[in-house]
Amino acid sequence: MNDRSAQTPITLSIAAVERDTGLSKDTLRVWERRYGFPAPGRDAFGERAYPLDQVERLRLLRRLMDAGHRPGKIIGLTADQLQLLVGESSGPPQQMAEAVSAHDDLLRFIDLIRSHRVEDLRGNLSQAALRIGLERFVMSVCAPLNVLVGEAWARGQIEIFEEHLYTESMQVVLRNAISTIPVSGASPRVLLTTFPNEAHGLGLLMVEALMALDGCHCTSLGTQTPILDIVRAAASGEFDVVAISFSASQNPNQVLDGLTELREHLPPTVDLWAGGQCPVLQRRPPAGIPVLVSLADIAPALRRWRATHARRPAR
Amino acid sequence: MNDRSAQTPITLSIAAVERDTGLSKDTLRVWERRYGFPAPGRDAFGERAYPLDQVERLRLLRRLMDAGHRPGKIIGLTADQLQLLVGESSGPPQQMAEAVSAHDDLLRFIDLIRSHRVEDLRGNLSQAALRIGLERFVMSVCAPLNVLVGEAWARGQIEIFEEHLYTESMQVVLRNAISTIPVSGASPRVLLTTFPNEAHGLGLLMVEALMALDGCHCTSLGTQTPILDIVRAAASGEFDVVAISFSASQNPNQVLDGLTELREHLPPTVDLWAGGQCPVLQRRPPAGIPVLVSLADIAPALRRWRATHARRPAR
DNA sequence: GTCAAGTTTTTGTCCAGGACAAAACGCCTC
DNA sequence: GAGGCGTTTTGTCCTGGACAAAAACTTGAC
Repeated sequence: MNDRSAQTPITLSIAAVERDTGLSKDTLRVWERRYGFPAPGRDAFGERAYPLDQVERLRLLRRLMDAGHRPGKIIGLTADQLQLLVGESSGPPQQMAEAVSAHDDLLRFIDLIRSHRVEDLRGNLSQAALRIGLERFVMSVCAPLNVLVGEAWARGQIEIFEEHLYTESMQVVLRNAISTIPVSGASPRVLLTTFPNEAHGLGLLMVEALMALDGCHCTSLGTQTPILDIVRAAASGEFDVVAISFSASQNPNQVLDGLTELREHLPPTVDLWAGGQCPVLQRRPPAGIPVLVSLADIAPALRRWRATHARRPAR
Repeated sequence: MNDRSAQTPITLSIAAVERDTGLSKDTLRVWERRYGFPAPGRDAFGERAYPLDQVERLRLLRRLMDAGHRPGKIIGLTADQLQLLVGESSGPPQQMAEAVSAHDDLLRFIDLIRSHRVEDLRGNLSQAALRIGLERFVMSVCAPLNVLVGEAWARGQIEIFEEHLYTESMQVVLRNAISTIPVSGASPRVLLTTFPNEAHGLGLLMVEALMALDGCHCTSLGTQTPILDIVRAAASGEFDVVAISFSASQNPNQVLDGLTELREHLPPTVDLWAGGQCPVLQRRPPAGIPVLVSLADIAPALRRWRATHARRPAR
């Protein structure tokens, strides 16, 4: 668009499209072969050159697939039909109920995001957390707000970078709040992290907040820890539970393979918990690995763990 | 695969190896063809199955390549020879000089990391930042400590998950410190983020700290923002400079292609600055994009920007 | 109608092996 | 040393085939 001397139709290489859509090169090529979309041109070297509008469409398709749609069904639809689907495929009903009840308050935050008033956003979020308490804040502000923001993006009401602004702000607020929780030596001692492909750190922080409030000794490795490194961390013997967080955009196979691999390599005395909105965890939960579908599952899981391990306390 | 009763030599699929080493499937296959290493076995379906020790070796090779070695030269070496190389290939000399001068203080932190005393580590780091001031803390504690920790890992003195522990702690400390800097409406207004493959958020925070201290209006999108989204953020007209941070482990081609792509799509009035330890940025710096090799380059770059834009202030 | 079991379609990932541009290296001359 | 030029190294892309696992659909028993 800003081509000063024209001649640049602005296309992306297959590597760039993989980077921006999260669809693997293999998938991009096989879709082209099977469905006829995407239909990239070729550059001077015979390599695929994807126009921007196709990349945009691929991102939308990706988002719909995360919401449960299948590529073969939606890849041929018109842009209008896709937009319709976006409206239907909302988050899980129980979360939406919560969201709707507090809808008005939450919309205030959405407005702040859209007007890029980051400082005000942070201030108001922090204030809300102080007013209603961290636990309620996480459950009935943070979680439904995440859903709302995601939907607002899919509807074209906010830009993705505004979603980043929101995520970043919320992370700052949560980190600050967590650091005020007194550190307890209580059990279980929980190791928190995500798999290497998972960049979404917000879920992790929400879990850390709830667990720390419930008296756990939480240690976070941040996002994207290679599985072998999680194993090594657990091998130090300093943890009772390894908790991994997954977002909806995670590749189902990699989630299951990774969890199986991790379970195999972990010491049997260490629990492995999986959590998050990732659909595959609910559809076919892996054997031997408790799945915490919702934030509300955390407290019961902790109670259960403590009941089981009561007779032989950690220290 | 998950038969618990032995029979499991413990191997990883090619996708898992890509995940844990950062080497692409294409690269793994072509190395096997050319150099005979890695030499994975095959599973029941004829697919590659990598033994753990080969994966471990691949990770070390990867680290050495980040330090400037070439695969063909090191792939045939013995484990001992590789360890020798690790000792030699230290960080850039100027940073090492700093590190050595304050070596004794820094070693205290290393000890804390190795003994997993995360709370103490955070406390001591925060204290140090308060005592010597945030700017000096970033320049002469944080930066050299990063180097030391990286080397300690390469020498086998600390585990990678301990490096994660350190990174996470330092990020918490920096975030806290940054949030105490009063927000200024001054210019330039800087947008900070990293490219999608870059998970390393610590460099970003260090830059944010220094820039905020220097009176910039900083907005961070966090790590891993797709390039098209960076473009959209910049298109809002609210930023004068887009600053992207790169770690040494970034793929050189993707760095340069991404920067070129971003520069093409950004409005000409918006500056694009690249920074970080990424070797390719120093070896062949991209045209038209200032490269801030070291943290010390930030202040001069800001001075230069302000001199150029003095006549027409932002507001 | 509901559930279980079996069949078909869909879908993502893997494979082989060829090709090639760009980077890095090494050699030569000044 | 600095710079120009051929050679080697190296990562990425390509095609097109194959196949297992998941999902959707069908059938039949109760």
